[in-house]
Amino acid sequence: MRTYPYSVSGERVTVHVPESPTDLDAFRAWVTEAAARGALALDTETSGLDVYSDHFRLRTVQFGDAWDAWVIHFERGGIFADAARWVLNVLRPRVLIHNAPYDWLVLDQHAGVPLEQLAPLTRDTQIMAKLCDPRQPSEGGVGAGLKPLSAHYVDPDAADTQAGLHQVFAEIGATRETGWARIPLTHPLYNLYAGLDTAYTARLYPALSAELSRIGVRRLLAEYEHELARICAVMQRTGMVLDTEYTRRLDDELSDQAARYAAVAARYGVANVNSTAQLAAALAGMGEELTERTASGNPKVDKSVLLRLADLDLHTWEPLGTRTPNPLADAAVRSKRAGKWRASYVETFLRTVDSTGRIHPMVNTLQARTGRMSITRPALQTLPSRDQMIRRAMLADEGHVTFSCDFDAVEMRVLAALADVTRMKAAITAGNDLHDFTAELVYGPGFTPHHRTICKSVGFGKVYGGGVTTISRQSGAGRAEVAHAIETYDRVYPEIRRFAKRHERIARANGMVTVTLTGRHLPLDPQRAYAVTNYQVQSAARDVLGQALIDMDGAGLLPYLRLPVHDEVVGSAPAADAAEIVREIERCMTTSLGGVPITAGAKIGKRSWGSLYGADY
DNA sequence: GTGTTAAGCGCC
DNA sequence: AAACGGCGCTTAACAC
Repeated sequence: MRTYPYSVSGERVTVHVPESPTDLDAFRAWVTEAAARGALALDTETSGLDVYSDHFRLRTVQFGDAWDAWVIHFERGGIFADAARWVLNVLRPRVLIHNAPYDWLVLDQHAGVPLEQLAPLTRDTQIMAKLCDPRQPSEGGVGAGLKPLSAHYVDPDAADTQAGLHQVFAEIGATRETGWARIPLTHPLYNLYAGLDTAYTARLYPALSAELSRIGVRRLLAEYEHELARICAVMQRTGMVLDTEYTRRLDDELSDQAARYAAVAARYGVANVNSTAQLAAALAGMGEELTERTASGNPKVDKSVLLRLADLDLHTWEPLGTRTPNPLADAAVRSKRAGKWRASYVETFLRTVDSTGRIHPMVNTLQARTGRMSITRPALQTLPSRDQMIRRAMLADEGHVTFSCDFDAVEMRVLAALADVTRMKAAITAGNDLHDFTAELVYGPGFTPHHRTICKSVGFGKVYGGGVTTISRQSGAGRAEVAHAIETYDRVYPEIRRFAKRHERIARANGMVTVTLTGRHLPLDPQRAYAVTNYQVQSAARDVLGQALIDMDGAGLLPYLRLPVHDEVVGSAPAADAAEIVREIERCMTTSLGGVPITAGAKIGKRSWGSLYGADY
């Protein structure tokens, strides 16, 4: 047995590393006793983050409490792997995990410990921490990592085990990328740090529990978040089928396209279309006037500027016929788009696909400061939606079709409910088109489609906190017209402004924290207190989707779900049963909030996700 | 090589 | 009086 002593909060913590059958007996004896006393902290060390790749290895599984940590060398297999499995499959203690979905999936895939079995035993200290403060470090939050949280809640001198290991990686000639796989299993610091993480997690748990009670976050909210984490981890495990052949072809096509247009740009002296400085200089040399500036004062040459110079419509890219197209701007914007789509989407698909042809995107259930989820590796929430070509790469399972079910204008409905907007609620309940209804209130029965567009933009402006400038830019209407629309809008729906004012005042009295319907505590930036309406609405809409996901799981629909996308779910269903499954999903997404009906509508496509956006397969 | 910032662009 | 909310990812450019 190797043992490594360390000091946490002035107390001795011992990291034990069993090396023999006798050592493992001691480990089992300790686990049995410790599990009888309370929950055990659990952690894993792995070769990387690509849980579903063929070269992924589960290296160690660690168990600990506040004073002792045990590092089990799972990678050695045999009695070592058996010991770890015994704890989780036979003893089944309550466990504390920091960022549990990752360890659930690792143990599910590589240790034969089903996620469905481990999840109900788990308390996730990262979920608890994010409920205490959902902000990222860049926004003034503590940070969701074990190190910053330990330093904040447990011991100011908490070891930065990640940074410590990065240093070790450098010493053995490895990088941050390769170190996790290459570091020898017996490296003393590797074992010390691996063990310490469980000791910190074990100490974080009571501290976070106390903090949640102190600030008054409901227990129910934490339980709901753990359920959602499990549901989304199951979706991640299932993953989506990638049309690999199509994706490879697309990769080549986009690559050609990017190169072809880059060659055109090169003729105008732009060696690199992604260099804004080069583009700006060349365009200026052609006599174009670049009047817009970036935040740092440089000439702005983004997509909207380039499309205007190329005489193309901002959305459709159709020729406008308003000026002589600038050939450099045209080539640059086309080359950049092809390059961006290839690098951000197509290449990530090919890089992350597993050997069975599936993609397992990571779902971060509490990523945004409003509670919204994010999806990474790849970022499947952000695929181009105007063109089907990227989504065409993602398929439903063999014999299945892709479906999507999205809420109808959920943010406006949530706003109507939260702010109790009488006329808006009545219109929604009556089944009227909300923007038509608003346009009639604002402009009278003779309102035009243009008026409707303005009212729609003003509605978005209310949700996002936008002013005259942004609403005018977004709707294409003149400033005066927009200003008048906002004024009238506020008169016909006075409750929205009242809601904003009231919540701003309460937040100020409450340390700049606004509390949502579900009891989420959202810190506001003092200089952006107006964002309170958006936070309330966005967060409540997220929880409407979260509750729907829980209801879908309860109805046995989870096997058909693939992705949550803010106000929609995407899934895969056997072609013959799709209509029925989608009906059930619509039912789970149909609810009401504060007397406002929340409805959802589904679309059933062909096999590819792109078929819902016009693709023919 | 690794890390950071600015700029840009994709989505809801 | 005015205030565009929330993300992830890539490249360029630069610092160390």
